[in-house]
Amino acid sequence: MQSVDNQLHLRVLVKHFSAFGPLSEIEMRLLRDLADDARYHSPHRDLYTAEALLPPPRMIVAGWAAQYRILPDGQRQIISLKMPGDLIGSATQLRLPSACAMAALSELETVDARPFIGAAANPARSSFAHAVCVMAHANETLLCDQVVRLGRQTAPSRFAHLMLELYERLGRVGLAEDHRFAMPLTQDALADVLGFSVVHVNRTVQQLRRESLLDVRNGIVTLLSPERLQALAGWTPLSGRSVHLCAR
Amino acid sequence: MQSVDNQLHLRVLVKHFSAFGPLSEIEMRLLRDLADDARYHSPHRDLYTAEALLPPPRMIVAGWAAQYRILPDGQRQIISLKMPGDLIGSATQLRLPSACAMAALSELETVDARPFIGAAANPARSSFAHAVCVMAHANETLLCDQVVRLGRQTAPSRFAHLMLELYERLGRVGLAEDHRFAMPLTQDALADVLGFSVVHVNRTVQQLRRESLLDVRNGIVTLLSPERLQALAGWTPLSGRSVHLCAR
DNA sequence: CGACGAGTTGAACTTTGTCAAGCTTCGTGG
DNA sequence: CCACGAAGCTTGACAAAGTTCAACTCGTCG
Repeated sequence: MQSVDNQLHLRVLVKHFSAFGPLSEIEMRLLRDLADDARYHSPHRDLYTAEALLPPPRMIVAGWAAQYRILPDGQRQIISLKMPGDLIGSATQLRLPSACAMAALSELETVDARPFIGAAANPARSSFAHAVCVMAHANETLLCDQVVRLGRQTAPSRFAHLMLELYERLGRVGLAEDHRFAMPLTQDALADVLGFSVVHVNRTVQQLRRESLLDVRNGIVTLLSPERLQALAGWTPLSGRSVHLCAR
Repeated sequence: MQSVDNQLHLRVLVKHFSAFGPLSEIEMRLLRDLADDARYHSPHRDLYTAEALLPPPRMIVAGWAAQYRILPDGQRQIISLKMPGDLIGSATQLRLPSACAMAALSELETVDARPFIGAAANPARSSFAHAVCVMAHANETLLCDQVVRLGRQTAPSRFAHLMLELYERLGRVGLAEDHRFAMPLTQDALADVLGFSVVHVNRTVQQLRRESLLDVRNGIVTLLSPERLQALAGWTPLSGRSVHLCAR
């Protein structure tokens, strides 16, 4: 069973990285090695807290996590969702304070990403170096999107926008197709991502369902009318703001 | 007159960077050279747009700018405010797509930051290398704060939180003290930062004034009761989440 | 069976946005 | 020197969006 999982993990990693350029034999081997020592985290468990320093980098190979903050009154705001292919923890050599906590939202598996970050410093591993820069930039872009959603979009647009983002991100690692994907989030977690109350998340889902825009059921999201969703959300695909193939 | 300004600019730069470690003679000279070719941007003018690639890095030496996005319906959301000491544009060698536009909010002066970014790559310029990492990280932390404000804070807390952030950031470059600072923003711009309507910004300011928490008048913000403001905002000073002095 | 977590619903309430008008300040041109 | 207009700030009345509270459903797992 362990070995079956490894195959899955490796496929995610390879799919993710080959988007940045062809992988050399050495790079492939490095990915294979990474996939071999996955660590398991159970749902609701913190990978690190907001008080500590950022831990060394790890990469998610299965499951979802959330970067979040707890306010003094106990409310939670999820800053960003992390999924397979995403890096968590410190991406530099410096040990900086973390400012946010990171929790597993589902069953989660991660691998040590230090070898990968290290290899990226080596000019011969150009795909990796490129990937690290692009991933950091994509990360920042996603944060901007989150700010725009929270600051200026109404409930239905906001929800639609997030679903389109998730579909695109998951698609890039082969975890979404045919306008469907698995989303292991409770409405409670969605509320904390979107800045809503749980009740309002529920009502928003109902509304979108009623209008045949999308369906969320048993942890499966189906985009029923991608075009109308995109119009509603004011969506620009990340590929439009092309993250890949940047001349240096 | 130009030379007087240069002195001012230089003071900002030096104050900013000496927080990261002692500056060598060479580093001082580099800063002095930077301060010498400031470029001027008039208010409301875009430094770059959301469609283009990120331009090479520049550093603000006077005035404020905003990283923002325009939605299809014409609304604007300001993602982050930039002020003296802040870098804008691409911080890496890669030319990545920008995803957001950048506009001057006031009279603005910037200097070419490429020499600085270049020097940071040189291990002998350790203060600079350190500064680049720390600044990137501070930037990300500020984005998280913005997400939390927009997602989970009510109008008065949100406003208070932003004012405390601005006070702290400006203080670090010597542009705020005695709980006062100059804020060259219209209520319109504030609305776009905070995700409010202009009217609501106005009402919120009134309310905070009425409760003797803070005063905004003629572009000067006065924190009348920092303690109560901090309680209201659920504020944790950045220095608490210490950005400085990180062991590697 | 019972308990628990997650989803759903209605009703009352609060917060925030919209619209429309009036105000102040300041610079410009007659 | 004054009239004018533009930009920014302020206010009230109303409408819309979102929250809270409390109850109820449903399926799962012990």
